[in-house]
Amino acid sequence: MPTVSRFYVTTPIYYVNAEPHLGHAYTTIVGDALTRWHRLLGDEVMYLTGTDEHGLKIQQAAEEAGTTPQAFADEIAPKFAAAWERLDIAYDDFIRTTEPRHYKAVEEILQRCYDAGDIELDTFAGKYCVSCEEYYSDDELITIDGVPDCCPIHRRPVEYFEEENYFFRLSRFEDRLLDWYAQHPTAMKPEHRGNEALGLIKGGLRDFSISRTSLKWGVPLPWDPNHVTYVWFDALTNYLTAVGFGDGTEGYEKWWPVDYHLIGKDIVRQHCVYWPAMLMSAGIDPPKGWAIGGWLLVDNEKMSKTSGNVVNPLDLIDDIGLDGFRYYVLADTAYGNDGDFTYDGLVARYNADLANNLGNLAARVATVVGKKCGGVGTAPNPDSALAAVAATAVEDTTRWWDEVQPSRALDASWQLVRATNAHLEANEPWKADPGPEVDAVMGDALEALRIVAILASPAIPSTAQAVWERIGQTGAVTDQRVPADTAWGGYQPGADVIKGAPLFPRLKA
RNA sequence: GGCGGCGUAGCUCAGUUGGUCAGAGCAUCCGGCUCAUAAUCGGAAGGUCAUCGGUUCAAGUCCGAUCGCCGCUACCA
Repeated sequence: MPTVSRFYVTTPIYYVNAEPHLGHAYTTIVGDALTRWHRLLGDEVMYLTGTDEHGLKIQQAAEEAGTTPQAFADEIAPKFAAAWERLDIAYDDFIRTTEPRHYKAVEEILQRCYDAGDIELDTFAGKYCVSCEEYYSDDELITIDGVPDCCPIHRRPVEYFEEENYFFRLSRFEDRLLDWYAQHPTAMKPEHRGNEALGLIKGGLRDFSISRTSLKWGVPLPWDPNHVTYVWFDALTNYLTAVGFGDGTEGYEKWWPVDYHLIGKDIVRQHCVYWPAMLMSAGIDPPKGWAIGGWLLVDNEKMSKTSGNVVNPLDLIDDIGLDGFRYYVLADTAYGNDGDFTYDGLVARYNADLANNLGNLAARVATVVGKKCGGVGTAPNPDSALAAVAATAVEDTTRWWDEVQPSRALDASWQLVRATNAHLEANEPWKADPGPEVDAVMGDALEALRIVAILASPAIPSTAQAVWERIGQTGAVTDQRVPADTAWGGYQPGADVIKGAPLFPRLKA
């Protein structure tokens, strides 16, 4: 048993051809909450996000903008970092694929795979649109006025090209991948997403090309600088770069293998098939896990520029508050399935769980403590009926975070909120005269709020801290540990309990 | 076409290896309470568990068919 357990989580790195939107925010918030939870568990945490800045599209976008690819990327990348600051994302590193450290790591893994004999020169043949500077597969091409094989964008015939490319021999890894997954059946979560990935492998694997001579904006192959690698060996490798791979030491082994790659369902093939095969070739352990999410739809449609429904998460914060937004995204979507983002849903969830249940509970407790306990926090009853509810809440919350199911984890935590409201109704302390019985009931409520503050802090960090302070606890809620500090009876009485303004003002529908 | 998945109360969904599994939250209705952000608490109503047919002493839970919906089908980050 290691004395310190480590927990390393990544988001995909986001392509800088677009500004941050709700989809990026969704994955990043899930990762943030998950890693905050593990910090509560006492784990040493590494949470990585960043930007993917190479490739043809960036090269082209820069040309259109009359600038260099680097300058173009330099413009966009900070917008992601700034968005994550606004969303209170506690990332530990922000990697950009244009950084020198990343070039070293990409060169290192390429060289290892090349030395292993899994990268070979071959001929790539395909139909190529000169205007797009891209290859198309047959089913992407369209027929126009009887002329077959036309580019769907430029509506003109494509040309047949052959190009010398280096290929990664993915086809050699089918059995090894299946064996590995057979030995690690819970690596991909949720399970049904994992099954889909296994289906991809069983369907047969083809080699894929990893370099282009036409492309300039990327990392040159160490043994053949006329070729530039793209996408796979570039983007995926960031997960190694950030923990020190390629820096000449073996320091990356402190963090590797990564605990979870958080990914969207659209990039399962790359992350769950290509990536572990590349790592195997390079003599590196595959990831311990993948947490595969669905898409966050907007009004039940996929967000896209053309449908004009792109949601900027930062716009919502002004309306609903940072924690309200974070909570909605986490609580209202089953991770792994598509979620549906609607303003009505946001308001409904916010009012029900945050304003009515938690926020109102904090307010009523503060008021009664003010009237019946002199405004000073009292000790809970060690044998309170709420103690068992709290223990169950802690246990279930822990289990669901372990399954990377934030919505269920929060629901489990909220069981304690609901039970505490009911506990007050059952005892009606506002009707009783001040005394030991009222003190105990209010102590129970304060203690429940204390535990809830800890359990909810991964989702609503700033409000959790506010609750913590209002009920008279000192220090930071983030310094608490689960389960030691979520055991019943940890509330420190004797401090002033403050009502304050509503934590979550109720919203009009 | 191929492979895979889904279809459980108005809504969002839970339901391990078949035997209190017919549930939760929200919404609705009724009642209580008034400490609280017109919040809260209790109760009720509501589902032939897509359809049909099998296996079984027993099936949302297994098998087959049908209808409907969806994902993947590969060098795009």
